[in-house]
Amino acid sequence: MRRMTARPANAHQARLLKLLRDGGPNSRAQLGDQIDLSRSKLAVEVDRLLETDLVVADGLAASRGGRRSHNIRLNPGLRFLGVDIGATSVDVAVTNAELEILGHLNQPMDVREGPVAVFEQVLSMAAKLKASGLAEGFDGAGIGVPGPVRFPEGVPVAPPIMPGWDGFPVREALSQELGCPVMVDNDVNLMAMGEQHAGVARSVGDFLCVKIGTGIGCGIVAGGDVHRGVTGSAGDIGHIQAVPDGRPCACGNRGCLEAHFSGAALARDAVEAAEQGLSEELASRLAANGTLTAVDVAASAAAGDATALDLIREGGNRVGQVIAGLVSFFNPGLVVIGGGVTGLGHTLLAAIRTQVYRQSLPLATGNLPIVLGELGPTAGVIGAARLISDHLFSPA
Amino acid sequence: MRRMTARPANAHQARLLKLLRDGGPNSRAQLGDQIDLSRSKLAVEVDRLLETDLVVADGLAASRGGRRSHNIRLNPGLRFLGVDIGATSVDVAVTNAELEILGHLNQPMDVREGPVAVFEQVLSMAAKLKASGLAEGFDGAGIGVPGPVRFPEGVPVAPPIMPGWDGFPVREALSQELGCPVMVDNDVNLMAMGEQHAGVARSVGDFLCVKIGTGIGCGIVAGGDVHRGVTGSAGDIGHIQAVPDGRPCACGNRGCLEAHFSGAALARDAVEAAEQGLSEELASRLAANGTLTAVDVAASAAAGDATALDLIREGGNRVGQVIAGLVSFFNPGLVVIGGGVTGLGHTLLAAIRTQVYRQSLPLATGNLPIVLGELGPTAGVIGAARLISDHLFSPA
DNA sequence: CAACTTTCTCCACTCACAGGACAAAGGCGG
DNA sequence: CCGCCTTTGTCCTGTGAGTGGAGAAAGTTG
Repeated sequence: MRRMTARPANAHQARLLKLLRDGGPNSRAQLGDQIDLSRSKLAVEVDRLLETDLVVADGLAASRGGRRSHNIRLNPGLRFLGVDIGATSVDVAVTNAELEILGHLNQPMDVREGPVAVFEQVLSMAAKLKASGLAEGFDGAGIGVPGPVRFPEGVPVAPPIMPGWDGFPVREALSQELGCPVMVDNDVNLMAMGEQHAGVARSVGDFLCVKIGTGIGCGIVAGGDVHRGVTGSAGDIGHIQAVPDGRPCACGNRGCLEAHFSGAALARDAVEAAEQGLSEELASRLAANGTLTAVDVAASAAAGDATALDLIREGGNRVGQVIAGLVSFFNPGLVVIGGGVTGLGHTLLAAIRTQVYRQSLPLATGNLPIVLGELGPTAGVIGAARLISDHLFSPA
Repeated sequence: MRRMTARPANAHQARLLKLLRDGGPNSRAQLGDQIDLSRSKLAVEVDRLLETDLVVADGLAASRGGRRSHNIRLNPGLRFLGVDIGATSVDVAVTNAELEILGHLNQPMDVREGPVAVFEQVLSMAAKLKASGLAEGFDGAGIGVPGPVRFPEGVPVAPPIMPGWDGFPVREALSQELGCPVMVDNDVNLMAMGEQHAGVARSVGDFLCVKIGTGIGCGIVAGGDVHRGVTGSAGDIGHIQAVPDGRPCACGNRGCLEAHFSGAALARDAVEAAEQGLSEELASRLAANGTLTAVDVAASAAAGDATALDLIREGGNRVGQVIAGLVSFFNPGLVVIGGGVTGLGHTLLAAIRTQVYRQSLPLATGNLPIVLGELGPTAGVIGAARLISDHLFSPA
């Protein structure tokens, strides 16, 4: 199936496409207010965009006291695929060109089964979304993986929790299968881009986005752009030492943040606490399910269980200590907390805030909001769609 | 005295000025090789620059097998002033437009005496350099201060070690006195810019520059640009917690990196060790001078004193632990160690490397050089000159 | 001295863009 | 319903940026 493949011919057209994507203006006059071009030049570029299949004009807007304006909008038929591969589950969503989610699927999955099995699942989920009439094909796809990525090539490198993925040509393989351009990034970076595009980080140029799920990572946005580092491993804060001579970590060191607090560590600690008889609430849940997860801890805490609350607080303190260091170093304008453990809610947030506000210098924390992500499980797929749309809406 | 005040009229001219400044090309043909412009357009812009007082043509170069080229160069009469205010001393240097140091003065000083007294000293040093015939006046000045700066306005904010400087209009005051444009920045950022321009960090886009002097700070360069953070306090790593429940720090917390290792902390620990009879070498130096500094520790270590070596190693381990965390977070392509303690040399460097290479993940450290700064005490003033020249060589 | 290089200059042509005139299309008061 | 105002969009011309080629200037080499 033939999809649209046009790209903006110059920076003006790219700018216009992004203005249209990010809401707001939808007529030539309104576009003119937001871009530094004369009306005549603007008209030329809009006309050229209308000749492509990226932009369409449909009908007239209501009058605002004068001649009615033409509605200019991105082609409503454009479809982006956003894929967010986690350690234990995968999200796939279809968006339109404005990055609004038209359909969203989540399925459990084990990333350790390797790229071939995972892609089979992703493609079947994408096919299901297509079959439900949401898309006839995709104009682009963004995909996030839970590990470092060599960004220009779209290839995971040395991913600790993804055996079998090292060097796998994700971008090329998926591009072949889907028949459209694909961009690959770290899942945490995509979460940051999602919150930047449509969440709490709108209009913030420098912020950190800490994702606490099975592991811990941190998206870094500096001057509006994601900082990926020289080998794509920037933001990999899970193995910063949080406790000297602390718990052994899978990476071989001791006391890593991830070994002391993360979805996995929290579940482990909860089981220990239950087995030691510290909490009836946790013990009964353990007996019922045979295992415990972060969700159980959150539910127990919500039910007032002191042990669960302690676990969350202690974990929050650990993360907070590390974040305090990062805040001193990076001096962000906002810290977003997201990922699977956001269910732990304000108990966790309070512990983190306490540590950061106590340990970092007033100049860095004075005006620093620390908030939960707004988009929850959709942040990743929105960020993925944003990634590919940024790519396609840039001059070729 | 009237000085040159022309500025490039467009981005092409700015680009040409920076090419000329950073060495390499010195004829129209060579400039054409490095800039994406047609020969004719290039000639136009060069001619316009020659009409200003920024660029001059003097004589012909030797032939390379054809017509001889005209020598095009920045006006050799341009003079920049670079000022690096430390906690206990101040550096002032004069450079030409290529940022080569023509004259350099260093004097002891106490930043706590406040901006008025310090500026008096800086101005007299500048006058001394002028009097020695190095400059008739200055076309611009860059100045570094040991604390956070609100960069656009050139005003220090909430500087912990600089009482009396908070909100002092450094940029405006100095601009008045010198009669030329002035830019102000944190001293560590200038050191980073110095090493980037003329030191070990040439051609590295993402690196960290850790300055260990009286205090500890870190210059952050991301994508070739200095990252200053939203309030100008980025890189303020001296108050990251390095030791849980460690030594009390002037900031009110405990265990701050700066409280455990810095020029000041090292001197304090050396005195303690000497008084406890742990080292004859240090004790005799203490008896001789009545006090000890980092220089004494360095000399003792060089003489093979085990206690001095231990102090350096332990300090290096502390710094190394913190840097390891920053490396995981930021994933730089290079780490530069500079500042007053570089005299501690390879003992310090070895301790830092050990910690970083052990604690950070292989992907981040695999190809990561950790080196001493190349420029020593001139890094700051070169960075300062670079700062103002970047400013003046940009379109107004 | 002829042939070839390299450097620089000049000129004609194209295209980007601004800005004003003007047309189109509506609202509103009389 | 009519004139007058506002808003939106189109057309046209002038200006300046920029390219590319022709060729002049100034060398080297055989």
